[in-house]
Formats: sequence, structure tokens, C-alpha cells
Amino acid sequence: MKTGQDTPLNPTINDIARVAKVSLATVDRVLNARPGVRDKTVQKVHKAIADLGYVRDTAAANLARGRIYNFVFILPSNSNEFLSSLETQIDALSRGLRHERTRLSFIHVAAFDPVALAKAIDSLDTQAIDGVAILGPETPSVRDSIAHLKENGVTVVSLVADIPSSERDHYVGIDNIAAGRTAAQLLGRFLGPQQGKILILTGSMLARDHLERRLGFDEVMARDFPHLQVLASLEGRDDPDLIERLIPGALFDNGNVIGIYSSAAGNEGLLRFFRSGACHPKPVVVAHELTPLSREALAGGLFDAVISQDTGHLVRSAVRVMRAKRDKMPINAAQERIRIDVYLKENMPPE
Amino acid sequence: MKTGQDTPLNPTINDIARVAKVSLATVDRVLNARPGVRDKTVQKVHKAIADLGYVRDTAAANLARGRIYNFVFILPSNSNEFLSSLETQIDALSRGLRHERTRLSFIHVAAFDPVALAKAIDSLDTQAIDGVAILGPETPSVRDSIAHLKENGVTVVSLVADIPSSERDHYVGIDNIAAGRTAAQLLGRFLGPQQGKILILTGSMLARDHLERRLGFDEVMARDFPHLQVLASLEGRDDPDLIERLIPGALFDNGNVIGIYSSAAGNEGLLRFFRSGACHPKPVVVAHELTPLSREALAGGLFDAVISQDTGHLVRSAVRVMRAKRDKMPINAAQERIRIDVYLKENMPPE
DNA sequence: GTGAAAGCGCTAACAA
DNA sequence: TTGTTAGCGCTTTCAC
Repeated sequence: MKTGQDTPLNPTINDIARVAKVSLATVDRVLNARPGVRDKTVQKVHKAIADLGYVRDTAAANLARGRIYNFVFILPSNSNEFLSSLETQIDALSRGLRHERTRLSFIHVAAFDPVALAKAIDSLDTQAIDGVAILGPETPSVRDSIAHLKENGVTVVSLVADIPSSERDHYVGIDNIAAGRTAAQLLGRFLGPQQGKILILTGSMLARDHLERRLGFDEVMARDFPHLQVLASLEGRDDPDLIERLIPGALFDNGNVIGIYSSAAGNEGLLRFFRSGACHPKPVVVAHELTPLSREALAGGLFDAVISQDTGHLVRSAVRVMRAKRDKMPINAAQERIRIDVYLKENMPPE
Repeated sequence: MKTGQDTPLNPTINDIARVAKVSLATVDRVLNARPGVRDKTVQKVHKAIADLGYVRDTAAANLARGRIYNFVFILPSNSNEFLSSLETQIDALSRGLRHERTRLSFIHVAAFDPVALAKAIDSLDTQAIDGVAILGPETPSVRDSIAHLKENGVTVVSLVADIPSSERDHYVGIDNIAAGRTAAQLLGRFLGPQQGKILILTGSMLARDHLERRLGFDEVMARDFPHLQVLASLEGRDDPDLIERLIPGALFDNGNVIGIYSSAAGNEGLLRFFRSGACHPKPVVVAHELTPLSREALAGGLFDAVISQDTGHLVRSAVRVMRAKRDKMPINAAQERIRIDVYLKENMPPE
């Protein structure tokens, strides 16, 4: 055995109270940075904490506090499979967490609409809420609204698309540049030496995740596959109907499209187009997000690869991070890093 | 808002004691299936539990119990990057869990040696241990040793390679058949229409994970890529030196090897061979496990794809599962499913 | 500024 | 067979 040989019991607040020669209440005050303690006393306590290597037992703390964490997810009101999966996961986790003093809820805001998003954020009751997870565009008004949340002590995480210029505490989602690079690599390798054009479906130029994917995609295409010509992005606004209408024209105008990178939501439109039989030979397709529809497409050979992020992990991670930030506890970076999942029909998870 | 609208506080044992008209102690006895309660009383309590929808607060329970979970990992004494990563993760998690009443340790057993494994399991002090995670071969003696653990109330999970014929409580690891299928798909797609032979490096025929990978690999090769000829497995016993010695002969004997599936540990040997410059043109290579060495090979183009399982997830999942089983709590299947990660040089996680 | 004491939800002696 | 009571580690009144 290499670890856990001896079992020196962890010090408790009783120990530090004893060592610092103060009462439990005082230890608690400095632990929680509450006012009304003389500076000298604070020092004494901190010294004892450091000397004993004290780490607070959050489970016991929460039990005593009777605290209930209240977290809100703000999501686009758009309807697509990825979002409903996210919502399903929130509901499921919410049920599981009812018995761990944590309440989750979500609200909807018009997609790609920074003004509506800012308004929704501003309308939140900062007194009643401990943390907010935001999936939406990055604009000055959104940044301001986030700053306002932070001022009022609310923890903020960005979800799926980062808002790095804001004061958000953490970003929960994949590295979208790397995701775009991965898509390019797959498409390029699968196509082999043949020459032709690549069509890119995106959602909106306002969505940071979509932009970043395109960036990464172009970079690898230019570097490794110069014989493939990447066309301008088709903006589908994550809307299946719009996408279905746009595709035929784009394909016809350009000719010789041998690959498609569907980098946003709305796969349904693309699939409807394929199923109409209007496309021979079928281009190699790399799409995003594993959903019932994309699974089927993968299984049936309509999609060749799907790049995905696990919505369950996304939601669990957002909640863990918001809790940790709230408790001023450290987060485990490795556990919270959302993986860029690559799915072929062979490694799709069951169900 | 869709969820968490109202906040009906969860019932506690006080509530069920009141409803069932018994004392706290009796409720506790029923809850923990302790003896010495009249059947009729048990019924009453169960009814109250059901009526109120009571769910035990494990955090409070553990606090009161002062219980310390003691979990042991049994790992091959083999030295390779995957195993050391696993050990690093165990150590790291162990440190993090010191303050959550959980102690982790690991012991080493000669690799691919069922007798040594069974002996190691038998030598465990079942009184002092709450759970064991086992990474090793599946044989009758191992099964018996596991049965013995179970009889003594120890939770058992199999790790990385399943031992389905035993009474293990859970398997923590990837679906190795699907992993093999994925490798075949990648190799086949990357190679395109060219004809040639595929070399397979395996560890040991005793290792169930290795066997399953080969199974899945062959299935997809036969179905989708009949123009590729899959050779017999080269048994490298996860030993870099042995592998380096075996490869040249295998390549020479067969000729026209255009793809390699390195399905076990010991990538180092393969890489040393490549770096000796003895191989032109370099075959397309799909390997297993993301490690410092395989990262480098991926980045440098020596490996074309790496199939992996996250050792951090593996360890965390094993611990969560052992804890849940110990507490007779349900596990979240989705969270505990270990993903088959596919890495290209583009989507390697940082560091 | 500081401390004493009650209590969060549960368990475990010890009595009865 | 059942109940009483004193904690687990921490927070939070309410006094001093």
C-alpha cells in the first residue's frame, strides 16, 4: 500500500478554537470573513488554521446552515435537440439534488438577442439566487448585466459559449476552436486526396462558439488540406427549416461540394434535405452534438462523424462549479474540463 | 421558470417518527435494516417513509456516523504510462477526499497472474475495508476470491477489464468491444481504398479488455473493410522492450503492412521502433490511451488517432460507485458510464 | 468584540 | 422490542 497508511484525523473548528484560544463562534466569524472581530484575533485564528492545516467540512457546514443553493440557467428559447437535452439534464439533476439542498431552474430568452438576454439577467432577483449559468451572445450590454450580478454577490458561469470579456467566474463548455480543428482534421482525413469544396453551416455570427469553430476549422484546412476549398459560412440560425431552404441553392451555386461541416444546431434541416434524395454522391459530413437525430444519421451513414459535448456533464459541472464558487472552495480543473467528444457510429454510447 | 417553483422541505426522520408514532431510534433501525424491531413496527415505518417520500440525507448520516470509507485499488505491478496515470489519479483524489471521510490506497499484483491476484484479494482484511476495485484477469480463482469479499460485506468493482462472471457490484470502464470497433472504423476510413495488411498489438490473451477489443475490431474490419487483411495478434504483454523486439520480424514476415492497431499498453516500444527509422512508409496507426508518449506521437504524426479512457473519471467513478453501493444508494448510470474517447492531434486536452 | 448554547439530520450508546 | 440522549462539525441566535 502506498497511500492512506496513517489516518491523522482532520482538525475541526474545535481544535483551532482551542489552539487560538478563542471560542467556536469567533472561529466561525473569521472562517466566514464576517465583521466584528479584532484584527489581532483574526490573525491568531488564521495562524491556528494554517498550523493545523484545517479544511472546513462543507457537508457539515451546509447541514448547519440549512442553506439552499438556488441556481438559474438562462437558455435560448430556440427549440432544438441540443437545448432540449440540456433542459432534460437540468430537470433530472434538479430532482436528484432536491435532497442535497440545491434547487435548479431555467428561464428562456430569445436566441441570438443580446438585448433580451441583458433584460432577462437584470430582472433576476439577486437576493433569491446564488448562481446563474448563461448561454448566450457576448455583447457590452450582456457584460454589464453580468457585472451587476457579480456586484450583488451572485456567481456567474458562461455555458457552451464563453463570455470571456465579462466577469463570469468560470466557463463551462468545450474549447470551440479545438472542436473546429478536430472537425477539419476528420473531414480532411476521411476525404483523402480528392479535390473539391467544403460547405460550412453555422448558426449566427453573434454566437461566439460558432465563430470559434469556424476559426479552428479554417486554420487546419489551410494548413493540412490546401486542396480542399472552404466556402463562406451559411448562416442557419439553428433553424432546421431555414437550413433546409438554404442548402440546395448553396450546393447548386457552388458545385462539387464533397464535404459539409455542420457546425451548429439544426441538423434536422440538413437531414431532411439528404433524405429527399437530392444529393448524389452524398458528401462526407461532420456535424455537432449527439442527439437522437444525429445518432440515427451516424448509424445510417448519413453523417460520418459527430463532435459533441456531454450535456449531462455540462449541467453537473456548472452546478459543481457554482457551488464551489459559492463556498469559496477550489474546483478540480480536470474534472470540470468538458471534453470534445468524437463519435463514429461505432462508439456511440448506448440508448 | 419550469422547475423548482415551490420548495416543499424534504421530510426528515423526525417527520417519519411522528407519523409512524415511534421514536427516532426505531426509525433509524428500520432505515438501516438493523434487527430487533417488531415486524408490525417495521411496516408502520416503511409506510410513513413511502407516504412522505422520505430520502435519507447521506451527508448528515455520514457526519453522525463518523464513518470513514476505506477503499483499496488492486493494480498490476506492471510499469506503464496508463497504470501510473491511474495511480496518480488515485493519489490525487485521495488527497482531495481526506476531508470527506474517504481513504484510498492501492496495492500491486504481478500482471496477468491470476494466482497472485487471488492471493492478494484473499489477504485483504475484510473488516477494515469497505470496497475493492480490481484490475486483473478473469479466472475461477479470482471469481472465488471476489465471492469471498462479497460474503464479508465488501463492495467490489471491476476496473478497466470487466469480470462479469463474478459477483462484482459494478464494472467501471469502457465498452472494449465498441472500442475495438471504433479503432477499426478509424483505421479503415483513414486508409481509404488502398489494399494491405493490418498488424494488431495486444497485451495478453488472459486480459478480457484486450480480447474484447480484438473481437470488435475484427467484426468491423470484416464487415466494412474486406480489402484489408487483419493479421494474428502480436502478444506484447504490455512490455515495451518485448514489443520493440517483436515488431520488425512481424513486419518483415508479412510485408505490406499499411496499418497498425496498438490495442494494449506498451506504446513506447512501438514508438522506439518508428523512431529508429526502420519503417517506410509509416503505416497508419491507431493506439490506446492518451499518455505523455502517445500525445507526443499524435502531435508528431506518428500516431493517427488514440482511443482512450479518462483515468481521472475512472477513479472518481469507482469511488462514487463504491460509496453509493456502501450506502445502498442508487448510482447515476449516465454519469458513471466511461466514454470511449477518440483523440486526434486536434482535440487533445491541454497539458 | 466575544462567548455560550441550541440545533441542522442522523447515528449510537445506554436505559428501560 | 423500544425510547432517551449525547454527539458528528458547523452555524447562528442571543447574551455579555
